[in-house]
Amino acid sequence: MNGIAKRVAAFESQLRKAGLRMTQQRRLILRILAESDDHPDAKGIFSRAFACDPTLSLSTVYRTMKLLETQGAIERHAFQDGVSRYEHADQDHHDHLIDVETGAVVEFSSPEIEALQAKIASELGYEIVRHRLELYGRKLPAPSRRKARA
Amino acid sequence: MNGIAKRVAAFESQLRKAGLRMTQQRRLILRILAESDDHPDAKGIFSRAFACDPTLSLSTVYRTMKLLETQGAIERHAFQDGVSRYEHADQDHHDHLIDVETGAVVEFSSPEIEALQAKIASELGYEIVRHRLELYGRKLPAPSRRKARA
DNA sequence: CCGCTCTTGCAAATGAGTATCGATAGAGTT
DNA sequence: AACTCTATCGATACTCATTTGCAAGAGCGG
Repeated sequence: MNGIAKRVAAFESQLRKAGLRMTQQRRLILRILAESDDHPDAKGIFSRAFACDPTLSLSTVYRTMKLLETQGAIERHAFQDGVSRYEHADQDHHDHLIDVETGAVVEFSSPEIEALQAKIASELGYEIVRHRLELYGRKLPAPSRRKARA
Repeated sequence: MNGIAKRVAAFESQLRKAGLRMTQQRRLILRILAESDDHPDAKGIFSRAFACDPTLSLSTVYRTMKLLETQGAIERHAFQDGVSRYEHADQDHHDHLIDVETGAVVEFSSPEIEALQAKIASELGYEIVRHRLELYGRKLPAPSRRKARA
């Protein structure tokens, strides 16, 4: 009991206010998302949810993701593999480092970079609406730790 | 002699080495790209090239873009409008600021940000292979640089 | 000029995501 | 619990960028 039930409840009241309904499908997808700490795509969410409810359709996942996004409950990212990936939005702003070999996603944040971005934009006569910063990297051999039998 | 013919020639010898052919279509597309200082998508390149050679097909543009990309002659960018946009690669590294209202693309570069990226990556145990930094902004009304407070 | 095979144009195929539509099921009311 | 209203669902058709299969065509070394 965790943030999960809390998030679902918060979203439920948010929906109510908008005259929308909290359906079984939305509850399920929301739970899947809240339980995920990676960045699944629509298919990934679908297959996890399908395991719980085999009547669920992929359309509903897409619809729900769009709804959740416009409600600000999740964030959508389009990394360079082309598909949209999602994560719940109730956390601090951060950017992503994607392991080019495994596809693993590491989150990080850098106030210094943010500040530089704002400075650059204003020098060019713009104010930033949003930004996208993705680092694609390869894991370095651990420098301080000896591998057992390298 | 402009860089254009030079680039085409350089690419031609690069192809030769790979056992590939310098066809009319490739020559044309390459010239279009070299002459462009914006970031056209496949359709845009196609329509510019089609004006010179109405027998050209869109498939060929896509195929050629892929070839040019793997040969390192161009760079492909996927901004948030969904389509792939291209630019020739024989220039300094830079990032992009996209005007959210007009779609205009402004190029900029920031060694400070690059340095911070490298630092962050190495702290996370990674070396950067490539990165993607896009600022989405709105043009500020006042071109003056007076700051009320700061 | 020959011929090998890389390339092309066309059309059909993919694949992510969206729209349509009849059927279903939330949720307030009684 | 029954009733009603309509948001939502599942299935399916569709869009749009990009890719691919294939037969005809064109580089280029000889």
